[in-house]
Amino acid sequence: MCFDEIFFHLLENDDQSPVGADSAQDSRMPAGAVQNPNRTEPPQSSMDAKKLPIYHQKNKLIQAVRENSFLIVSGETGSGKTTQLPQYLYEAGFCKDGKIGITQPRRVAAITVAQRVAQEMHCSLGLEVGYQVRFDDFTTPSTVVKYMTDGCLLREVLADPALSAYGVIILDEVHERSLNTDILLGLLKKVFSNPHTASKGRSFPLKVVVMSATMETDKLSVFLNNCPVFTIPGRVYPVTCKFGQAVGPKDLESTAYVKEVVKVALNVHTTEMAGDILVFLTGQVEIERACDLLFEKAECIDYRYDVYDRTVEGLLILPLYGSMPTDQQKQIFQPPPPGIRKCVVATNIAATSLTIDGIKYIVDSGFVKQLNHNSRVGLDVLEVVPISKSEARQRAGRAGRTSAGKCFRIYTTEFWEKCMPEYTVPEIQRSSLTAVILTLKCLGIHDVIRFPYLACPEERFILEALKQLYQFDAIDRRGKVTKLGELMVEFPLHPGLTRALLKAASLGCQDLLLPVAAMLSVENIFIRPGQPEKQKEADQKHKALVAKTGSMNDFALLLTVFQSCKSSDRPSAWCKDNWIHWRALKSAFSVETQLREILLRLQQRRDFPVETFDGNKSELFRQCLCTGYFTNVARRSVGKVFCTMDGHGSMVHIHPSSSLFEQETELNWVIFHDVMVTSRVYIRTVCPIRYDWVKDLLPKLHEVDVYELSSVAREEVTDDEMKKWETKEAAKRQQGSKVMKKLEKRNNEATVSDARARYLERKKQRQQSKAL
DNA sequence: GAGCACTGC
Repeated sequence: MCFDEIFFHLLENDDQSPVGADSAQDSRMPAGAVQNPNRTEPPQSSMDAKKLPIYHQKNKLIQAVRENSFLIVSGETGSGKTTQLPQYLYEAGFCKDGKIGITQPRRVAAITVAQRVAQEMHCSLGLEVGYQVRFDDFTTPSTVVKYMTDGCLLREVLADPALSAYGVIILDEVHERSLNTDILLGLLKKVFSNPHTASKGRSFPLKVVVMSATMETDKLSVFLNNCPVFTIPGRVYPVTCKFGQAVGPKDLESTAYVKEVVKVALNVHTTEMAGDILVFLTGQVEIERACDLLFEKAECIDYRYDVYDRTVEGLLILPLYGSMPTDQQKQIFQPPPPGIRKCVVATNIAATSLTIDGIKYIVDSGFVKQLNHNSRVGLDVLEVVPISKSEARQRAGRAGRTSAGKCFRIYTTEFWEKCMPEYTVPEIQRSSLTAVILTLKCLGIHDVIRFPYLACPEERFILEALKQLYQFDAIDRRGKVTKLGELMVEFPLHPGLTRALLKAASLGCQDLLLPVAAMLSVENIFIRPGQPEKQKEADQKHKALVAKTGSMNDFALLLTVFQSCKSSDRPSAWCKDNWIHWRALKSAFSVETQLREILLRLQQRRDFPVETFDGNKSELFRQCLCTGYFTNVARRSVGKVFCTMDGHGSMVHIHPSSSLFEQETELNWVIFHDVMVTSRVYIRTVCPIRYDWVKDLLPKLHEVDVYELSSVAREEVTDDEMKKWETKEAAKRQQGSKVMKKLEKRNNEATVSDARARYLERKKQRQQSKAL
């Protein structure tokens, strides 16, 4: 390895890898993030910095920032843009008037890059160079170069729309198209590319630099009023890609690719030179199955005859996914013993969030699990979909970070052409926009439909968000933010949950809701292992917790878990004993503290609502939940089948993990936190309610016509028009309850006929199997 | 009678 290569090797983790976070950082690491314990980053000398591709462009780059209020910098990973550009601007005196703020989509990146730059600038972290991420603010008044997550900057915009503390804003990794980065981009364009609004609240102009790797920079430039594009050459090793024969367009619906992936990985192992393998699959279950298969097959290899490279004497198979225990994840980074080839079978987590050294071969399944919002049924659905071509290129690129590599795609070129889109659909076009729209409204952006989105979400997504905000009393019928809405926007939670929390706070019972809100905004806390025996044990422990709760209510169960663990002497041991994710619960504790602080701050405001309530505690708790979840009400139709009352009338089942699953009582009305679509449509985290509690709220679900909302959303409405609209609305509200009754009836009929159809189907099947 | 990719405030 020549000097240049060694040097290059050191540089290669400038962008995303969680390198350099020392172990003291551990407690602050996000759930699911892993550090690489084997890589310590030496401080980079100024000589090294001069070797970066970006160095040769230094003066031109500074000049370009000086001359333009908007600038696009395009450069591949390894060009040094993330670490160097802020330093250049600092040296050139750009922080004279304000800070340089650099956003990242991921917290690990924000933290590690800040550490790295502090080293390079020879200052302690938090002085000139600092970072801010949720739960972790490493800045001081003397911080002038500030790395942060995009979400953090969005929060800052809410407090100070003119961003008066900043001289330069750099949006990094724009090509990843994270929801927050897209919104920030639109905001910066709207406010700072218009001379009338750009200077409002500021004494000097703001510089905006947008950094992107592979995105179509032409499109980006047009979006930013034809601003100039500055291109920096990158340095990556070549990766040769081979297509397979296994997955073609007709395999879109099936999931038979696990076997093929295993076959290809084994083939690489036996026919290719030494070097580690990284396999991309979609989820935990698949990964475990693939690992089992691989292990089974690898045991049969005779290393005297079967392997092409005689230095290879074994295969080490390692699974990798986000919810895996952290110590197990750390194994991934250990170099394999001499003569052993490492094969990591991972989810998409290995595509951007962490980097594994020594990967020379990629096996790409061509699929990814993606959360998509379906506005037709108003649900978020987690589904397996083909990756985009750009994503496939990124996966391949993981083999070319330290030397030339090879990528084996199990799908055909036909699949590539016909099934894989050029780019991944941006997050903003496949997310529920309720929280985002509220943020925009609070920033005074009334016309949320004609907001300059880099990629426009479908109009019905926006309308659906407006409708929900109206239902939660966050906006009024004119689309203006209410006092309640202004309170709601402060919380980093789903608006429905915030609504329930604020109701509880106004009744003085926030202690019941705060832990629940926290628990619902972290990953699933109940562990259910794969082995049947352990599964039984876990189920029993969880049932004991239900018994301790004293009522069949999944929300209350969350409260029990939270409180029991918190009051335990040894919380982590308590979790282990009760099959609860300690890591997830720990982050729930942090979230609860943060929510409590926000609430306290707001309660000091004079306009914080105060109400009274007489009734018992369990009812109080559930009624608070109803104010936030009346959009998620379901009524029992037949047996264990419920139907939603949101107008879609979807048939749903209580998920077997719910404490209500085995319940055979008379409960007929429930609210639920979320929906999961697998073999059936399941509702999870369920709570029984009384119809009385939602009776007055339900008509609201049918009162608003989204298309009329759209006209209100578009423009300021005159008083005259508003009056007309309000008269119409009043009539509709009356109709609301009629619609409800009709819906109930229709749902009921649908359910019965549906159930009957399935009964007949089963009967037919039974007869057929008998005949056989 | 069962399975949640990954981020983020």
